[in-house]
Amino acid sequence: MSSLRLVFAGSPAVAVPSLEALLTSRHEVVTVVTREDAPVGRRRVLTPTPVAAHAAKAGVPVHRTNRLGDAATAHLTTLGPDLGVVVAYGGLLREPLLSMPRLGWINLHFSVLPRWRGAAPVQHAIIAGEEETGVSVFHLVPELDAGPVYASRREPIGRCQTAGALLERLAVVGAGVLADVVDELADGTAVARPQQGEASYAGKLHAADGVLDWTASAVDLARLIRGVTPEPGASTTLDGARLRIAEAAPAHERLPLAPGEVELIQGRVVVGTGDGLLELLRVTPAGRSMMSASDWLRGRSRAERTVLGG
RNA sequence: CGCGGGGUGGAGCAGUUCGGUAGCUCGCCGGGCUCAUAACCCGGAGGUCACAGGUUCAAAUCCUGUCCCCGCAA
Repeated sequence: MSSLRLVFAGSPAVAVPSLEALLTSRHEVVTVVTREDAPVGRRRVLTPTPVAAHAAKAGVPVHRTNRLGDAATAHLTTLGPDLGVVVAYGGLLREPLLSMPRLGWINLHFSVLPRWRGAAPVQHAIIAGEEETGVSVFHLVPELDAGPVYASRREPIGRCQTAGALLERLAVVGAGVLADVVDELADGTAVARPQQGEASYAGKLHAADGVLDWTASAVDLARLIRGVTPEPGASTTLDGARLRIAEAAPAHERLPLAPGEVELIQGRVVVGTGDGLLELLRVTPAGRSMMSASDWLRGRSRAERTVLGG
């Protein structure tokens, strides 16, 4: 039952449950590394990362940097950590920092490796239509998300679950798995196995990835919308303005609608696609708050038929 | 002070340019029609027009300030 001195590196909200799990463990988090305060929102208020805020509240020293280079390495070395833990820090770790702690670094990744290595594993798993994904805790090596795995856990993907909701769940599940691995490393019982199977990659998603192509199938569109929600968000255009689609689902009805053409049937708002109909549930018109699709359509002039995209 | 849109009965909107009795599509309540209906017909309740001040005989509308919401960007 030995206790380890830990360095924790992380930035966004998904890393907070992991930090919290380590703070309440038998180990000591000697410092938290996070990205520098950044201007956020419309008013560009300089804001600490969620991890920084949580660490400060817990009274743990915080080291803010956007580059884990020589300066950061020198600082961390003086702390003499046994193990480094990374959860969504937002930057790459390189040598010599990688092998500075006695036990090296471990990382919590939100997929079952080697599936979906990279920045947006949860989003890509949903977009690909997979029915389950999970979390992995692995030993960091120079190659991206390629190190041997200590532990992983599978988690089903709900039929209507968005990337945001799934990530929130995986953050909690992963924190537990992560804490267990840290205990095992402390006890010397941890075993890491090389990744097996074909690797796939999940690159960071941009706003353009969420622009809907109404000639795609309704099933694929629904998956894409879930996968890019809430970030970067799904959108289409209408009368030159952007319309964000927050929630939608394939509809079973058959109706000869052109791709992007909107129709109201029995109180439900449906759009034609390349294959099947997509029912819109919640939308956010530019300049307006999120609203139900039927509210949105009700407020529109009924003179012209509504066609999305193009 | 990054750019832009918005705040009007319970919901979504029009009306603001050019001040002059509160409008539309729904919802809600009551009644009617129908084998039946998220269909149709009749009636009804419900609004400090975000807030504060100013101009005016008169302000949702014009002027000034404040608060809040959202899209883009970061």
